[in-house]
Amino acid sequence: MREVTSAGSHPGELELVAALRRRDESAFLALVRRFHSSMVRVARVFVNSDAVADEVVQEAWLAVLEGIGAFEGRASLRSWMFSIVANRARSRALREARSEPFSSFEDPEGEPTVDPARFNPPDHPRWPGHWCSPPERWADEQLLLKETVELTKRAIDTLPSAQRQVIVLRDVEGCSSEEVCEALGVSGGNQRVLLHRARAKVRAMLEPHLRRNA
DNA sequence: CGCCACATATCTAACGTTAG
DNA sequence: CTAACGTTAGATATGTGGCG
Repeated sequence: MREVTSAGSHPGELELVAALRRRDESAFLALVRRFHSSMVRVARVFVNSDAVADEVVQEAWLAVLEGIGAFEGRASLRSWMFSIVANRARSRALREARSEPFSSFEDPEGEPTVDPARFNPPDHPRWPGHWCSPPERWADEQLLLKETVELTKRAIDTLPSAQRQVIVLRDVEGCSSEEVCEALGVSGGNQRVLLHRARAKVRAMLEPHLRRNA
């Protein structure tokens, strides 16, 4: 952990924290609306079902309300909230692993909560894997994109968990490296290595598909 | 069971590139 | 130039399967 010079730099963050501290319901609801789905995806990195991820995030929101008084602003509010989610999801995952060791290694329906075509491709210049506006393209190109993204998702699922966590947080959630280090408790260097390995493996797994459709 | 060889994962320490 | 980032190489740790 290091000094965060830009703590509270997001415009209005101090006001937001103050509002949360005086239990301003509308401020809290706005916060939930803005971050809930993102936090579920972060939680989903650790636990193996959407339902559990949802529970974890519900708990995390309560923890945010309880802990907001103790929030020191060392990191951004977003980072702080994400680390709460990550910590809770991690301990929940450990608990789940103890009680049902082999449970949902694969999820039967496998239907993503969000259409994967809504993400940018991994080589997007600014926000690889992040949200994109629905592209208006020809149908076959759209289909190819959809297949590619689906393949990417499956490739990510096969990665070792540390690599999977890093690549999801960085490339899907668009978290900064600092946020990822904090959430996962890894060093910056290691985080970069994990990210690089994860990307390399995904690339390798995708290569035949991309070559076929080149 | 212990021991060994092998594969894979993880980590640190470099180096190269690039934006500010 | 410097700081941040991606990449690579090499060392170490951990997991796995065969063998006596």
